[in-house]
Amino acid sequence: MSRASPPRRSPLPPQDCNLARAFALIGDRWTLLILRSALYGVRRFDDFAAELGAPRTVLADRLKRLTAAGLLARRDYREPGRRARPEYWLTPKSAALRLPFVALTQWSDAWLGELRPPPVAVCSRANGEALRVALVDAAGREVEASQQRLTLSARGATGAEALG
Amino acid sequence: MSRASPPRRSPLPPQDCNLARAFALIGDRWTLLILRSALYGVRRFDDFAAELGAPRTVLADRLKRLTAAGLLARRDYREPGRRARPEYWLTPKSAALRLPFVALTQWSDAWLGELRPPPVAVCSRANGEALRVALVDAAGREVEASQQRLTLSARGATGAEALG
DNA sequence: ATGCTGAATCTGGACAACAGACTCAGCCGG
DNA sequence: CCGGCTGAGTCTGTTGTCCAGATTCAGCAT
Repeated sequence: MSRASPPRRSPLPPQDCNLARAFALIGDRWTLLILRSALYGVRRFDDFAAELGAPRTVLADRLKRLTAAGLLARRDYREPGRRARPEYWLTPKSAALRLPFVALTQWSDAWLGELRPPPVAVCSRANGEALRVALVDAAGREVEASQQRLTLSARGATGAEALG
Repeated sequence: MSRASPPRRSPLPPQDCNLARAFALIGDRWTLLILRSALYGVRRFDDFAAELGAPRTVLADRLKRLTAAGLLARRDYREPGRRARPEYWLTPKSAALRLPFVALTQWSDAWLGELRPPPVAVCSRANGEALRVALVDAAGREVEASQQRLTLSARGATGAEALG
């Protein structure tokens, strides 16, 4: 119990970590880019291919995986006078990735954007002001970083000052 | 101006997208896992290796890249009676990744966690309640999804109902 | 000297990415 | 009925990256 040196391991090993599981599922360059485009409304094989420049083999593979994982739903469409072809739609599961993606977008605008104004922003419909990602309590009020604390639920540990 | 078929491309092509740039920088399985561990306080080569099981070649390469990109800072430490060795510390740039990572953690707890309670949570220091990631206005009040809108700054376009 | 330890690099084989051409299904016009 | 068109893939050979295990290397210790 002596607070000797700081912990040299994560409080939560990667095997038990849902975040690490998420990385295994979507933490791949093309998969991330596909999801980005899908969240922006792209749905067709050739549109993904044209927009991303991904090799068609890789694209086919990733769409298959994402569909199997429940992150994309295959659904036929039909242009008039054409045969039916598949589209890949967002599912509730992948639609819920919007918030993490917006958070990372704001990070990249701030740290990779070379001080240019962000090309896209999420704004309030009411008054048009730009919104930002933050941690809020149950009532929807922002809680500042200094008032946050990391808590482990199982295995008794508590209050590591980690993830920050 | 006819609202014919929905747009078949992203409003922001990947080449101009900071998010896509972020994927190129950190959108790799090991890089993401390294950053996860780093945010949890891991700092040494062998600790990363032991925790992640990553091949040492890959680990050396990723630490080099992350250092070059300003996401990790190399700094020597010295255990008593040992020679100096490098540690890899978070920088302000990578510390700012905390929020996107928390957002993705909450997504993965919700959608990959098989209904078990989340193993870690960010809580309020004041009353211990769990916090969640949300979009807030300048005053720190949550703005609900229905009141959000996506805005493109350049090239005149506006209000695509995208990223959701 | 010799060993130890943490931080890497080296090596050969397995695996995945890539570009480009090809296949395939179905709807069309003649 | 035939050949062409289109979108969505698959096939192919090459090139690159990953990986595990062994090896190197620096400096402190006995």
